[in-house]
Amino acid sequence: MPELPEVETIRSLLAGKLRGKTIREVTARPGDRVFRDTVSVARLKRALTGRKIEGLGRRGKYLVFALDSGDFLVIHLGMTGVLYLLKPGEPGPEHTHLRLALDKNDLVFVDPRTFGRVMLASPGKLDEVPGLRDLGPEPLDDSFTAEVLAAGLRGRKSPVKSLLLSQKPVAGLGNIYADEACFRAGIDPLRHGGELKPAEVEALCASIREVLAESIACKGTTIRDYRWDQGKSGEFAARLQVYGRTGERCPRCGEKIKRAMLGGRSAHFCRNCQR
DNA sequence: GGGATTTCCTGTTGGC
DNA sequence: TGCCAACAGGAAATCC
Repeated sequence: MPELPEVETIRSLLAGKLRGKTIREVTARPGDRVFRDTVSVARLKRALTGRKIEGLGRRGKYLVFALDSGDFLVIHLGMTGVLYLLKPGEPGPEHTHLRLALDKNDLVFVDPRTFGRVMLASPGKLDEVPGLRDLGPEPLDDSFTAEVLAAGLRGRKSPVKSLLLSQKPVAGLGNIYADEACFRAGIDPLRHGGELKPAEVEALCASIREVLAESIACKGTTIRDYRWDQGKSGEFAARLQVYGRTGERCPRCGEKIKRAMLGGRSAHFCRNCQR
């Protein structure tokens, strides 16, 4: 499931291959769920056909394609979305929702569960795209500090992990890295966000940055669906300390890892190390 | 407005 | 072996 490290891995892999390429043809099915009501296929084709890709950026878990028209193509991979390049004419796999024929190959967006989405933003209006609008700070930017995180948690009664998943105090964390960051910071994910002490917020801020940077260096985490270059797996799965390790021993104290349900999601943590 | 819950979706897994 | 229910989860919608 692509979170910030997986999206960043895909971005850095594709950026060099896409920069300067022209979109010759757009193939998509009108009414496809990945477009929701945000953009019609007709408008997407008008906006993309003949345009040059000037760069591929990322905001949180969103991939942002900058076009020479000033427009932006925005893709969220959801849970099972993948982007990759095919040879021209090579058939796309099942669940291909968007295909961009470029100069020498085709970029395809494949997503079986259709939790992903494809959007379009006009010049200067990237911040108005649903999802990007209320997105918190980038965790790996210098501007993301303990003070900034504290401001996002202040007064909040939701569990700290739920707040992290909301993308508002900070962008880019999903279930895996929210669990891992809480573990590294020694914070019980069920505690109210607003009750964390300054030293705890500082530890959480540092843990978020650390776990994301480490995972990017490992090309992300592959549990099941996520793959990066030509089907390669992300190597961070071997370094997970609590996520998906219910009943196993805590690597720090030996206590059994617990699992709790939090708003319909599973949270993994050590009762002894996380308070 | 905040917080909790539900919904969307399909491939995989576990139980019977 | 085969069927079916449960489960996985990001983000938006809905309810209280």
